[in-house]
Amino acid sequence: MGRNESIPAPAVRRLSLYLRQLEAFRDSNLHTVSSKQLGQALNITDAQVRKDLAYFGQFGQPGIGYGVDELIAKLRHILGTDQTWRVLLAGAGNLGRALLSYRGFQSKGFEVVAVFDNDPSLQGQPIGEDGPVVQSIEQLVSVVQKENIRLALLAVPAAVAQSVTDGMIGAGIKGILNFAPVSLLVPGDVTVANVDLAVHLEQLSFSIGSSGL
Amino acid sequence: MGRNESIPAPAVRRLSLYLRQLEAFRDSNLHTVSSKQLGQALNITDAQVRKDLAYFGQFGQPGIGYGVDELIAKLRHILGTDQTWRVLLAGAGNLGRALLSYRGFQSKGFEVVAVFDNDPSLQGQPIGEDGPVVQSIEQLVSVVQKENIRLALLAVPAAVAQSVTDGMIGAGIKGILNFAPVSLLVPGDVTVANVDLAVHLEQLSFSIGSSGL
DNA sequence: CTATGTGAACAGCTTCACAGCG
DNA sequence: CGCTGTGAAGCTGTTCACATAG
Repeated sequence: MGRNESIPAPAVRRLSLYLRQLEAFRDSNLHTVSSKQLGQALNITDAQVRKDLAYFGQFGQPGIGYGVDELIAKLRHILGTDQTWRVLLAGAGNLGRALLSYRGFQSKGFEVVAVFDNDPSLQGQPIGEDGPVVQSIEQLVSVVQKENIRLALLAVPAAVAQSVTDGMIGAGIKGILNFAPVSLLVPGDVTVANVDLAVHLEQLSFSIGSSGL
Repeated sequence: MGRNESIPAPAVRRLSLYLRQLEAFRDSNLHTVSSKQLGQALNITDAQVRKDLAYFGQFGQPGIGYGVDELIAKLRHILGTDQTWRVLLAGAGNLGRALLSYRGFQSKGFEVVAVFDNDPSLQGQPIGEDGPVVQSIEQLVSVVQKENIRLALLAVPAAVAQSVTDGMIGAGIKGILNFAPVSLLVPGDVTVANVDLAVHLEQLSFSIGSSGL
């Protein structure tokens, strides 16, 4: 348990956005950036940017701004993505396969090293070109422990999401990116991030519905 | 522009969760539910549940609770999903095709009625069994206006996301579910919801990294 | 003169606690 | 009694404004 009791969750969320924008700036050969520039690109006030960064240290130079490369390295370290995370995927349906073929993971420091699915017709075969071989969910516990995996992508049907979750947590998983449309109940030392298309669409429906016609 | 200046965005987000949980309760033949029951299933305090619902009206009966079917209907109406939204999909790559095959949209009141992609080898062909035929992005403006579409799924590469967005907004799109890893800049009357896997994974990495080892 | 870092003021969201209804 | 609806209190996050450094 951490010494970061007091850091707002929204600030951590924005750190990811800063990192991404800084990488874009770097690719445009920009070497120094101010909180104002960074904020403008992301629709965030400059004060917010400075306060967010200040939670983690003093990275800037008054009168100058922030060194792009330096700040990228600091943010990666803070977020823990200066190492590569070994990740498992539970569920090899349409969504699971789309996730596997998503190139973005690799470059951001996440590697899918194991895939599980209860469908016997998928087991034993690799996904895509040379992806991991699909294993049965019974093997999950031993693989997680042997490979020391702590992060999971959950792309199984809603009906089995909680039970698969329970199994993964028993095996030692500490973070779950949940694509199933259910609210998972987990112990306090496990973190869940939800990607819920229906929820997002309903937000959009609400905000359009009550502004326009 | 609306009379809902004062409704917290987090409350609207939770409305979607309440709706989903209520549908699960209904499927278990439960007809009445208290704020406490609803909250427990979602890890939300009972006071929060009551306050959220109270922003929109008085739906409960003291001493009894809330009628499940009734509340479902009310929430659907509030969220605007008691009608079906006609949605377009921009980008027919891996992710776009996975989105199209996702069954969840239909039942929640969203129907993908048009698909656009700049890759000529995809154009003119239907996606999947009898999905919509892929059209070129040049046709987007006329289709949006003819079909009166106001919601879009954006699943194009990051490099073209902003320019495709600008085109969609010019055509009249008011809500965008953005899967590209960039922060879209849009006018005030357009709403964007971001689904960003890297951001979510970095959150998980951060929270695991700073608690466990 | 420019831009950071930060206490202090402010705003927004959540929790508390209770009056009132069934 | 049980449970809702809601002012008031409490807390968390954001914005302001300025002292300070380059």
